[in-house]
Amino acid sequence: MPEGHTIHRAAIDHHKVLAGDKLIIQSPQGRFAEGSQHLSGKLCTAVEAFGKHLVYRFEAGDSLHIHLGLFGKIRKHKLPLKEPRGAVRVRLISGTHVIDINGPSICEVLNIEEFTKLTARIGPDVLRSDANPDLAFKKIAKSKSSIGSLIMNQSVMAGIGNIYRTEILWRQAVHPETLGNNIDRQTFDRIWNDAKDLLTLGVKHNAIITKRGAGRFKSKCREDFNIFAKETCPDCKGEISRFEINGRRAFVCEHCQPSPF
DNA sequence: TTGATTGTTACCGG
DNA sequence: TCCGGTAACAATCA
Repeated sequence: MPEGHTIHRAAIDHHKVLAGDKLIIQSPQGRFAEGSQHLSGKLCTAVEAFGKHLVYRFEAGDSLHIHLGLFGKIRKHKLPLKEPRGAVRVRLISGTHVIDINGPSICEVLNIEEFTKLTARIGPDVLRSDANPDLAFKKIAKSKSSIGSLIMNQSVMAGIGNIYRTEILWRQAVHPETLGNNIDRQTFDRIWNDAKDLLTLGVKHNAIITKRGAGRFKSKCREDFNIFAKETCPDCKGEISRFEINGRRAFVCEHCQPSPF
């Protein structure tokens, strides 16, 4: 089941039930969880996301830092406790709820200095109200690498993954191999705003929804894409080209997203 | 058993 | 410094 980064964001809402409570922390298969025991029983003061990084903040400045990577999953249920499913690395238990975190690529305790360092290396997050898109545009405008590479570079702007990259650039008729220094402010703004809209929708439905008009229909929010992993373009019916950007698969409609070269 | 995957980082070379 | 390529790691499913 495709989940991607969106679940991190959905997780923020789900996890709000934990903030303001003292959490019991267990690690059923805890090879990642060294140190998390020392947070057990402490007050969780806030749950926040920075791009795809999820942070539970605790009293006294420490926090639990989670990144789900490609394979991680989060499940929430109400008490009573159920058997862990699969590779549950960390289990967070509040007075009312249980959250299981399966297979994260990062699961570590950060002190306040490390937390500051983490947030400093993450670019502006399209879903955060405190994000400053100017910072992203400045980096893009002086970069010689491609826009396809740049918008998925989490230190340039945070939140976009491989599916959203393909889909947003198609929606905005931008060829992924266009160089950053050839992207004007207006084009950047369209990309930023589309990312914001799509990720907001994704969080709402806990699914990656990128087709125009989708998501307005409450019941029908199965994931479906325009050109990602597709053979033909839904607009011009032309063939979709496949290639790679930074080792990740990429898709483009050469007709609707004219080549910059 | 093998391969593929919605992510990231470290390291190396140009 | 910047940028691309490669390997490594994570878990699950077909």
